[in-house]
Formats: sequence, structure tokens, C-alpha cells
Amino acid sequence: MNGPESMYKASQRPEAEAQRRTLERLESVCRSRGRRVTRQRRAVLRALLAQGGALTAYELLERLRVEDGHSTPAGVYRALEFWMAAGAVHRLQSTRSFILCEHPEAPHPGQLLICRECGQVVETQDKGVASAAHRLGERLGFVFDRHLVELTGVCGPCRARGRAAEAECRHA
Amino acid sequence: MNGPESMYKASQRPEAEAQRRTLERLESVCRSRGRRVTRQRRAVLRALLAQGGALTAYELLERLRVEDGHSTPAGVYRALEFWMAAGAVHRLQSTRSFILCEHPEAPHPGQLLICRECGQVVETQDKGVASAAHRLGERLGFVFDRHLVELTGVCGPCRARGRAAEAECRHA
DNA sequence: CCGCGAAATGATACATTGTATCAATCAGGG
DNA sequence: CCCTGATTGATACAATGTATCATTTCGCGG
Ligand SMILES: [Zn+2]
Ligand SMILES: [Zn+2]
Ligand SMILES: [Zn+2]
Ligand SMILES: [Zn+2]
Repeated sequence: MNGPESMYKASQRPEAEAQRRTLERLESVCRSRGRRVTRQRRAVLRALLAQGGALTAYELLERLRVEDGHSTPAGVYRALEFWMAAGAVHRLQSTRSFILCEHPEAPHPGQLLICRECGQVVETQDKGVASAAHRLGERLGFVFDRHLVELTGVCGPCRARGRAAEAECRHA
Repeated sequence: MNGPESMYKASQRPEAEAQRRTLERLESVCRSRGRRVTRQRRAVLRALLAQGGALTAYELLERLRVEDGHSTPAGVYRALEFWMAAGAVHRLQSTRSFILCEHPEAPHPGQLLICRECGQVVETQDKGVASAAHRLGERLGFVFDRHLVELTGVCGPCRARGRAAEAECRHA
């Protein structure tokens, strides 16, 4: 287990490998439904991957236009809709943005933890939240299928920054 | 306990009474902060009350314009922001609409159960969901304060309608 | 009552986000 | 090659939300 293969930082190469496999799986699923993974669609996925977080449709558009000057809003939204249908991308309602799914192996409920300060997003599949929501729905006659729950708050680093700023104020 | 007072349907008058008291409380809170409850703001609240559910800003605008022809988007959004700050109105991110708070007595976390078929919204304060979210946040360093959780699904009546339509199809 | 300053509104323009439409192209199967 | 459905291009538009700044209103102290 050494040689050139060991020169990647632990956090990068295996992820790239997993992503390649994920993409292959997505492509085969698409083709089996008579749908195609095209250059435009790949470009959207790559842009989200490069960002490593959420982007709005128009931020995506800017990035795509660097390579392909005649990308349009409609095209971006079409690609996003395509990937959302394939389960590879999620839409964040609270920030009007889009992000790669972190578990695109299968359809899934789950939660999106969003920091309102820095925009960081963490995707989880917490049984506690899912089952609490399910039970609440049962009591009130609602069924929650296929939808992610967005939880907006403040992440640890941002809270730390906030406390530091406060301390600063008390000193001054 | 009879006479004219008893002629209201049980579901209407007491609610109106509760709302009047709620409005009074809100007004006193506002005034104590040097803020005012004006005609325009009252009109927004009344429109939401009359609707008995969620309305988008522009749906609200249409209704306001029936009475006051020169209402503007900016005015509507300002009034909505005012009431959200006062805790009397919630914004639904997933439908871009606004709804009266059902428990405006105090600031509160809670859940908004939204039917994607009929748009019905039910506001709850479920300890199970709230504490599950809190625990999940603790594990990942997030703190969720003051924000409502939106749960989108299908309500009982709509599921029943759906099943009826399916049966219809099998017959035909 | 007057007049001051903060709060609120009016008016207008603009920014952002998301869709509809329809012709032109592309990819793959017979 | 030709047919068909999927995709794209191009354009216009709809829906949602803000910025700006002059003007008006309101509460309050003098
Ligand atoms: Zn996911
Ligand atoms: Zn953060
Ligand atoms: Zn509420
Ligand atoms: Zn329903």
C-alpha cells in the first residue's frame, strides 16, 4: 500500500474515486431510463463539486460561463432539475441554492444542517429526527416522504468567532 | 351564559376574542419599543387572518389593493418583516409565503407541517422533533435557535383523495 | 400648541430567482 | 438513412424581493 498511490492527501483521492463510481452509477441509472449525462450536465456537477458547498443557480451560471459563454439560466435550471430527479443534488429552500448530495447511493430522507453565518451545510441521516418527524406526522395525519428537513442555525466555528468578537467589545 | 352572546359558533367568537387580546399584547410590546401598529400593518394581519392560511407577498398585495389602491410590494414586505420581528407571522421558505403564528404568546421553536397538495399548514410545538434536532445539533456543533422547522408532506384528506383517484383509474 | 427627531410611508426603480415557448440539434434504433 | 424522443439554444417573461430617497406621520418634550 505505498508507491505513487499513497501520495494523495487522505481526504482527497478516495473521495474522487468514490465520486467517479457514483457518477458511473448515476449514468447507468439515467441511461436505463433513456436519459443522458451530457456535457452541460456534467459541467454543473463539476462546478458544485469544485465549490464543495452550496451555490445558487446564478452563481453556477457565472462559473459555467467561464468555460461555455452561452450558458443560460434555463439551461442551468434544467441541469439542476435533472440531477435532483436523479438524487444527486439537493435544493436548499432557505438559501435558494443547490448542493451535491453526500449520500447519493440511494433515495433517502435526511437533514441539512445549515449555518446562517458562513453558509456551511452538513447532510445527515439522523434516525432520531426522522422518526420524531414521522411520529409527529402520524399524530396529525401527515406523511413525510422523500423530503429533506432543513435545520438552520449557527455552526461551532461561527459561534466561537461570535464569542471572540463579544470579548473584544468588552475589552474596548 | 345565554342571550345574544351565545349565538356565535363555538369556533369563531372565542378565537376572535383571543386574537383581539393577542393584538393588544403585540401593540403594547411594539409601543414599548417605540414601534407603531399602523393601518397598513393591521391590514396585512387582517388579510392573513381572513385567509386562514398562508399567502405569498404578492397575493397579500392584491388583497390589500382592493382597499388601498396604492399598496406596493415594498410596503407589504415591510409590514411582513415588522410582524415577523414581533413574532406574529412566520415565513414559509418552501412555499415563499407567510402565515400567522398560531402561538404568538411567546417566542418559540416549533414545526410547520405543510401539505404539498393543498397548501394547508399546521403549526406545532413538538418536543420530540425539537429535542431530536437539538441533540443532532449538539453532536455536530450546531445550535438551532429561534428557527422553525418546515416539514413538507401530504395531509390526511389529500392522501384520501389520492387513493380515491387511484381506485377510479383501476375501475376505468 | 409647536416643533423636533424617530418611525413609517410613497414612489420608483432595480435586483434576484425561476419558467415558458418553440425552433433547432443530437443520439440511437430499425 | 430516417424516425423518434431527448436535449439544447435563444429569447422573452413571470415571480419574488430590495434599495433609495424624498415626504409624511407620530409621540413627545418644551
Ligand atoms: Zn442527500
Ligand atoms: Zn458557520
Ligand atoms: Zn409560531
Ligand atoms: Zn392536503
